[in-house]
Amino acid sequence: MCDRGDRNLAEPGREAMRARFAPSPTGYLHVGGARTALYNYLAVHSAGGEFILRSDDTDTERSSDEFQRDILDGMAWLGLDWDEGIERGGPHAPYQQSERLPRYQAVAESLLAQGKAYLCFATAEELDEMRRVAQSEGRPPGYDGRYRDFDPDEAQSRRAAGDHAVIRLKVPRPGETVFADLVRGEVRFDHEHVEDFVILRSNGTPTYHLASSVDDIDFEITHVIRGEDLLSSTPKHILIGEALGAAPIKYAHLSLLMGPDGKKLSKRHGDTSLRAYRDAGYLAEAMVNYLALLGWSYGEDSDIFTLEEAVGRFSLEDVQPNAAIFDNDKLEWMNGTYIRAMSDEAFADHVGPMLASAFGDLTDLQHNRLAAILPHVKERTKLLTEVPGQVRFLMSEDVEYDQGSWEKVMKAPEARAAIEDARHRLSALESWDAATIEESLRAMLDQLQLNGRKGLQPIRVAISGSSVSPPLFESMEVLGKTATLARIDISLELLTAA
RNA sequence: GGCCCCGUCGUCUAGCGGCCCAGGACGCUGCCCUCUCAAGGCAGUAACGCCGGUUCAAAUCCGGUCGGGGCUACCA
Repeated sequence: MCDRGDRNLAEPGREAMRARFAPSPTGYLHVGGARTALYNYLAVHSAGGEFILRSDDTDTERSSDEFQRDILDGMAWLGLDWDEGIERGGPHAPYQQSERLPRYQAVAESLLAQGKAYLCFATAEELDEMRRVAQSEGRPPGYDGRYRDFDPDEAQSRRAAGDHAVIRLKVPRPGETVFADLVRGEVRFDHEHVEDFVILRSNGTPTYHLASSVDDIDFEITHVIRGEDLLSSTPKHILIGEALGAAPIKYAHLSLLMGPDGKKLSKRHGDTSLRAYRDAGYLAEAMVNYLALLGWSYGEDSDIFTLEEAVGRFSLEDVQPNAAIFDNDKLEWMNGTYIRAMSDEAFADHVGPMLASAFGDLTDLQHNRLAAILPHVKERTKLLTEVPGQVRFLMSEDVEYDQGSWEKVMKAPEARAAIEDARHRLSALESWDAATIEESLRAMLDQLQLNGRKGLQPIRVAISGSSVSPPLFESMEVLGKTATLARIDISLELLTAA
């Protein structure tokens, strides 16, 4: 790929990369934002440099502390720590745009004074009319520049007199903005399609374009890595930078994440907040791993890797420009892979909170049973949230028989005989461990000429309440002899009653 | 409508003019293993959107076309 811009990111003598993730706290951190943050992190760490976290909260109406908290928590959960920024400070503090308003105003006024921007008094009605007419005439829509050549002194006095005015950037015309996107190659925009856009609102607050561009310059950002939805706005940002005489910034626009239907991932595809995945029982490591694969490939040797390993191979130029569909099946498979790779202790730690919320404070008995069964449950878990259901039969002295399982298994002709025979043998057992239990039940199968499926499933349902459970012999061992026999008796009574 | 981006199996991707009648992973199907469910093993299914051009040779380069997506605010 020779047309994808400058790839000498780590060239000696070049300054270190400085990239930023600048979410606006107007919503929970969603998986798409998390991926953008991840790619910024990977790019910075693979090239050497600083990762900055900034809050683009100029929209005071929609921004909230709760959302900002959620974003920070999400970043921490994923392990994407930043070198400078919110809650961390740094040489360019504050990193919160709402605290930098005077700076943006000063920049806008200075651009105005230099004649690189101008005051515009057009009303909302005028603007609507402009768009309408332009549309109908098939011309590029947008502001027509009617105040561009208005006399500056007259404009100033008009504003001083109390007329509401916005400040618009004087986009060079004719003109064209061309830049080498790091993942897409050369992109060009004729200024015919870039209107003289607003940089400062009539209420004195900056627009996103101004605030973001000024911060990127002030914070000495070298690489802007963001979603493709901002690709069309890039000429505006470059133009602001040029008007300010700033060093050019490199851009990398990541494709957007799509839902299973091929449409942009959004609430219509369910809860796409990172928090929702965390709550659903996904591991941060699996999430990071999966997200990294959406638009990038680790190599043909493996799909499973750590954040650190990804850093070792990542390069922006290898990022795919095409959109990726978020595939829950693969994420789930990956999560299961990570869970199985965990130590038993780590697994117990991870499911601790959800077991506590499902069963309350644990008794010693419950605790011991969990410690014994969890390693077996771990092997068959894809989502941490499945665990309480898997161990429920060991957490209470009462069994709940699953209707479907009962119908399917206990109605079989050999069920009763198997359970009765098993009861005799088990009650005679002197030691109670999985191996002994298995030996005893195998003898039962032998005796009754039954295969494992037919002869053991009834026992499973009898003691766990379901046709699906952790391994039978181990489950029985953990349950204990007394409780096991009690459950067998209950199932026998139910069989008789029916 | 205008502008911009994108287009390899169902999905994520490898592929940078011959190594490709296209490789890996998830999914799916079948078989094996098996006390259920998982896991594991083996086998299989399945793609270069289309049309032209350049070239001895194209998934790879160019053009067009079709399809998808984004933007088009005094939101970000």
